[in-house]
Amino acid sequence: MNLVIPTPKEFSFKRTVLSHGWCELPPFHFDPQKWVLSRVVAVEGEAPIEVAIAQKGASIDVAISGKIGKKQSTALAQSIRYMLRLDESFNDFYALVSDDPDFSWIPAQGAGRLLRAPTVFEDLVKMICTTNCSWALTSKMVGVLVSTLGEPSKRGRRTFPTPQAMSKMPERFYRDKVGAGYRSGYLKELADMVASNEIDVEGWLKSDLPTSELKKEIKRVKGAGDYVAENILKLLGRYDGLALDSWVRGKFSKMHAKGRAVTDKKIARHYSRFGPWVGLALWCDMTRDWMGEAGTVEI
DNA sequence: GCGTCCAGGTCTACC
DNA sequence: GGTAGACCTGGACGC
Repeated sequence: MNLVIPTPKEFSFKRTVLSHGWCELPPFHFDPQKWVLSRVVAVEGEAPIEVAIAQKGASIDVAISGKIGKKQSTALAQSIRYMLRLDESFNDFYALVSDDPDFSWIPAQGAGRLLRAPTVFEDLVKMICTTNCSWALTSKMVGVLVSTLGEPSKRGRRTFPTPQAMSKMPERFYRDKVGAGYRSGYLKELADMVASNEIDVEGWLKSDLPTSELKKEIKRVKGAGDYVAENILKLLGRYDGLALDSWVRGKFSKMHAKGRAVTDKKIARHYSRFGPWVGLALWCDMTRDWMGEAGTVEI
């Protein structure tokens, strides 16, 4: 069966899927030939469901493995809207950059939506797995988590593990099997805290805290420093952090400083005119060349 | 094949 | 508040 989900006028499926590296990390799978993003999604009261998401005109077409009830299909559609950020308004951001010659391409291409997982927990675990290592190691860590602790769909593909599933495993598992090294204790502690309701990471989505306070809350999680916290904030819809890492610093240096080393303060100054949208403006600038002006893939 | 060096972000201890 | 060293893995490099 299929679901058809209408999208906002300025929405770009391609820019959203390729907004950052998440589409390459399980349980996401991206087929660049067919332009289909697939994954297994946990839906309450059902076995995990495989979905294949593609653009169809002004809508999103979601092919579902098997049949599901109305209640489940409503929940599934909501989950997909969340991942693709279809309910988030970028009008203020687009208005801010539309007259800027270096940034007016963003509204023109419908860029700015950063793909996210169905849960904050999944995004947070993955973000910790990106720290202080290569992308290959991140892929390996996430791949092992999904393949060993994820719940299988009827076809055998797996979800991202729940906090409870991760909490049941000893720290040794993360060290020996996942290859998480010194991050093992962080992953175990995070899973324990979420599974025991000691921390409500999903609640961050509706938090009334100012961003600076919410950032402190996120940094209470061991393994989450400025980089992790500011990236998670972006996925929560708060873009006033830069989330600088070595790749961004290097890319900024090539794009704006002829390859010379630049300070973080200089990077911050470069985008300061974008105020609360500074982090999104930076990320769009850094990833502008991931696709051509006409929306063709160039990576 | 083996050993060494380095990159990557965060934590802890210390000043 | 700022800084140094440790943490762990994989890739690059030299022998």
